[in-house]
Amino acid sequence: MIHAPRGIKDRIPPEEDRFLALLSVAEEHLQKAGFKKVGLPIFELSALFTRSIGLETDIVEKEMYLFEDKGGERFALRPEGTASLLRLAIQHHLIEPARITRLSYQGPMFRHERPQAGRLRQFHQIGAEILGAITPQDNIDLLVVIDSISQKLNLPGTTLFINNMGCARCRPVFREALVEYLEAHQSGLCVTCQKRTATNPLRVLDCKVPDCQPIIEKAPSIIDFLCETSRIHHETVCSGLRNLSIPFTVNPRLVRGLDYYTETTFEFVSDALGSQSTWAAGGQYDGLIGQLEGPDVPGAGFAIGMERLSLLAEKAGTLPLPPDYSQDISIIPLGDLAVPLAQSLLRDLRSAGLSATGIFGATKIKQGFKQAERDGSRFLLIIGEDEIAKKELVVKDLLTSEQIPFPLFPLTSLIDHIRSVRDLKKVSPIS
RNA sequence: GUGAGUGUAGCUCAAGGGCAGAGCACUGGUCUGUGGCUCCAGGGGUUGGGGGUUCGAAACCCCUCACUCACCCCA
Repeated sequence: MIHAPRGIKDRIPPEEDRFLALLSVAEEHLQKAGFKKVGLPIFELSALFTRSIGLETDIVEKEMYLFEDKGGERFALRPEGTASLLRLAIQHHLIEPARITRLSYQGPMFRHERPQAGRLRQFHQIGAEILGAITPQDNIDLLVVIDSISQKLNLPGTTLFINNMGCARCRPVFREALVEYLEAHQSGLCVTCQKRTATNPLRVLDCKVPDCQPIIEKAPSIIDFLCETSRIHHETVCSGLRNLSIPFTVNPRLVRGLDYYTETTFEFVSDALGSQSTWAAGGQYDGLIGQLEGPDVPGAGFAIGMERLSLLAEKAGTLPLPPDYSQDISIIPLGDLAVPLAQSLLRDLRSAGLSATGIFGATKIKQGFKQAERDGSRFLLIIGEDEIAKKELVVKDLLTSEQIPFPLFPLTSLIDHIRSVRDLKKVSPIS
C-alpha cells in the first residue's frame, strides 16, 4: 500500500472542517486589522530563499525541498512565507515607500525535518506582513493581532518573549563584541557554537547545550548595545505593550533562526505544547526588501503555526465547531423507474435550499434506512411503483416515525414542511 | 542528521516460543416496501515488510519501513 509521505498529516473528516474553521478564525482577525490576502505559489526559485533566509541557517542548509524542473531551473518548496510574499509585493509594485502596505497569506510550508509533536514536514502557516513606512507602533499592532487570537481561543500557558536585535548601525558593533567574547571562551563551547562563532555568532545565544550556558549567560547582551534609535524603538514597543496590558518578557537571547530580522523580534510560546513550544513568531526586517531588489524600506511580520494553534485550541476546548453535515432528507428509489425521478427530486430539493442525498445502491430497504441514519437525515422518502402511479410522495420523519403524504407536483408543500421542521430545530437545538 | 519507545482485524487493545483473540464497527438473520433496541449468526489477519534462530516465531536475533516522543531546529 502506498502511504502518505513522512511528516504529512492527512486531515480526515471532521478534522479538515475543524481545521478550516480555526483557520477562518485567524483570517478574520487579520482581516479586521486590515491585512489583504495574497495567494503565494507553493514553490519558488530556490535563490529567493537562499538570499533572504540566509545561507547559514538550518532551513536553507538542510531543510529545503529542492528540485530542478525539465528546463534545469532550481526550485524549492517554500519553507516559509515571508520571502515569497516580499517577492510578490516587489514584483507587483505593491510597496509604496512613504505609506504602509498590509498583506497576509496562508498555506502549507515544507521543511525536511524529523517529525515530532507539533512539527511536520508539511505544515500550515498563516502570516501577515506590514511593508513600507513602518513604525514601532506597527510592531505593537502585530502583537495585538496575535494576542487577540490568543485571547479569543483562550490559549493555555502562553508567554510572549520580546527582543530587539538592533539595526544596521548598532548590530555590527554588538556582533563584534560578541565574537570577541566568544573567541575568548572557545574552549568552553560546544563544536557547533565554535563553528557558529565565525559563521553566525548570534545563533550561539540560542544554544541549549548545558556546557555552553554559563558562557552564554555572561555574554554581552544586545540590549546594552542598542543605539539611540533602536533603544527608543525597543522602549516604545515595551511601553506600548504595558499600556495595552499585554504581558511580555524581554529575552535578550531570543535570536530568531532567520538571518533577516532586525529591531523587534518576538515569539509566542506555550508550555502546553511540549518540545515545539513556539506557536507564533516574527519581527522586523530592515534590509530584506532592499536585498530582494525592492525599495529600501523596512517591513515587519509574523507567522502562526496552524497545527500548533490547533493543538492549543483543542486543549483549551475552544476549537470552533465544524459545520453540520446532517441532511434534511434522503431518497431511496426502488426500481428502475424511480431512479430518474429521485435524481430530479434531489436537484429540485437542493435548489430549494435543502440538503438531500440519494441512496441508490441499497438492495434492501433496511440498508437504506441505515444509510439515511448515517447521513443524519431527518426525513426519508421511499419512491416505488405505488408512489409513481399515485403521483404521491410519502415522507417519513425518522425522528417521530410519522409518515405524511405530499403531492409529487408541485413540490412546494413538501419543501415547506421540511423547512418548518428544520427551522424549528434551529430555534431550539435541544434534542 | 542522532537517540529512545511502539507497530497484532476498519478502530481500541489482549495473547510474551505451542490452535491469533475480545470489545466496538461492518454484513446477514430474527423482521419480504419501513430503521434504531434485543437476541443469534457471519465475514474479515501473510501479527508493518524482509531475512535468520527453532521441530515450532506475533513473541527471540539482524536489516528495513512507519508511527510516537526527545535532541537539533523552528511555526
